[in-house]
Amino acid sequence: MDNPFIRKLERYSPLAPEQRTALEDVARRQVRTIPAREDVIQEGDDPRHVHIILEGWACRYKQLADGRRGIVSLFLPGDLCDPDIVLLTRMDHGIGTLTPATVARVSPDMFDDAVIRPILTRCFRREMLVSLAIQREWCFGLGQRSALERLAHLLCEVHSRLHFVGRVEGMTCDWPVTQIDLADALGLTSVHVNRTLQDLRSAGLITLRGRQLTILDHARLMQTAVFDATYLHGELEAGSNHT
Amino acid sequence: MDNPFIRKLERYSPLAPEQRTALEDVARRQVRTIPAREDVIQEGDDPRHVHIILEGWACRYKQLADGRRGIVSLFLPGDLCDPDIVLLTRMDHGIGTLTPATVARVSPDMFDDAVIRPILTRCFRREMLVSLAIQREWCFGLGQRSALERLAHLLCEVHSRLHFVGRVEGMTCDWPVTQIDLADALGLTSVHVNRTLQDLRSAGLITLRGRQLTILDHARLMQTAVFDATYLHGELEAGSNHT
DNA sequence: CGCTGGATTGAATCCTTTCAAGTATAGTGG
DNA sequence: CCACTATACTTGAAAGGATTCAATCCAGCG
Repeated sequence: MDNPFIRKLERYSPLAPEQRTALEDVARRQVRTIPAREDVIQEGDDPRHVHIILEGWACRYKQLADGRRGIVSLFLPGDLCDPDIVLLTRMDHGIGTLTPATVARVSPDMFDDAVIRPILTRCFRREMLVSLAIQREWCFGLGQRSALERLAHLLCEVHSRLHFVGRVEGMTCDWPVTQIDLADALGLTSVHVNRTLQDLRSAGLITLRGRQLTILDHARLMQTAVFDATYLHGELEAGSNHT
Repeated sequence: MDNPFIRKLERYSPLAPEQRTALEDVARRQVRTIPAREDVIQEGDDPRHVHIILEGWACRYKQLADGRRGIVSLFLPGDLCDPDIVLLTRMDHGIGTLTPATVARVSPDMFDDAVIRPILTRCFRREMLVSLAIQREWCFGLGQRSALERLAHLLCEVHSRLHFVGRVEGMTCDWPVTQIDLADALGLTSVHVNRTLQDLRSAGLITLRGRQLTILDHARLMQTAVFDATYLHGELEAGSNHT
């Protein structure tokens, strides 16, 4: 079975079979299948587990009493939900699925056990740094980018991240997110997301139908997004065994 | 000398004299004084050090080729600039001072040495979690909050954070940030920041003159900001020796 | 086949920006 | 001590991007 989580970590550093097995063990425990639009962890919970998304999309969100919701991060297959969050006594945000998802729930002890191997420690820290960088980039974009740039930027980002875990065919990938969710992630209304999406389509940059996204003109899409992939730190390490 | 960095860590867990000394040693090395509006680390640099802000304010920012700048985090006295950043080979953002600042530059090895003590490890991880939570809150606010809420929210946040390190007198604290910087942090123009600031003033919520902020009506300011301090995880731990 | 949630479209409104100019404040040098 | 400069702050008017409100369309589903 192709495990996007391991695949992603291997990008950072080649893993010995022993290490890969350890990770597979971790990711095989307590695998749950969760329907779409359901919470993995709720705001206010006392977090007790580390979660790994094996399949499907999820998000981290915050909500105000008046109903406003903001999606502050997106979790794609292979993503890790806050290894360190268990130190807090009260979740300041929720984690919910956007699509049906299969999620591994790992106890902190077991997770720490796996991570203690020096090479894995390094992989995990890098993985965490990348997710931090993504968070900063979102912050920047929400403050400085126009709606069009923001949308195009997210498309570029997700495409890249899916590429890292082998979930891209040619220039096509899944896009299961509704325009409403997209709006909450981009700080826009769904109406405006819709219109902006159409701008991208009519400019011949993308195709988006039936939950599938195709990037027709990657160069121009990156250009309109002012997308610079540096922050994803996707360049493979020297000495990696990948091509 | 009052060290805001140690003071903050002590909030998480009482420290033995031995540990405090270790921290003081770390924070005494390579202390530099940096003028206002100067880079501590530049975008594109290969990061070689961990920085601790001992005095003054700084920020993490990103910039686009066309000149747009976004401030994605604020560093106050006692704040740590990315303990883990040294793992990356290329900064995807810059760190610059907003005021004259004194900064301790710590080598990763020395830092790891200090952190290895179990209690300190815990403090540092909590500290990191809090800074993550702040980043998420910024993300949320930029997407969902109005200009007025955003501004009020930042005032509340900074006031709280300064309070944690003993830099608040009554309801008054330093506010050395120009409206231009504020605009870059809030995703607004300085013109609009100015007007929004005046709204807060004329509503009798704050006073802001001569680089000093006074909160006149904390309850109402938090209310207009829809501020919920949970995310700062400021509640002291059970068993703490503080009052 | 009617229902439901998502996608789409139109028109009016509004918050924020843009452009432009004027005022204040602080530091410098003569 | 006062021009002189630079930077920050303030104010006004107009333009614009995004929202709001409202309807319609569409596809999947029981």
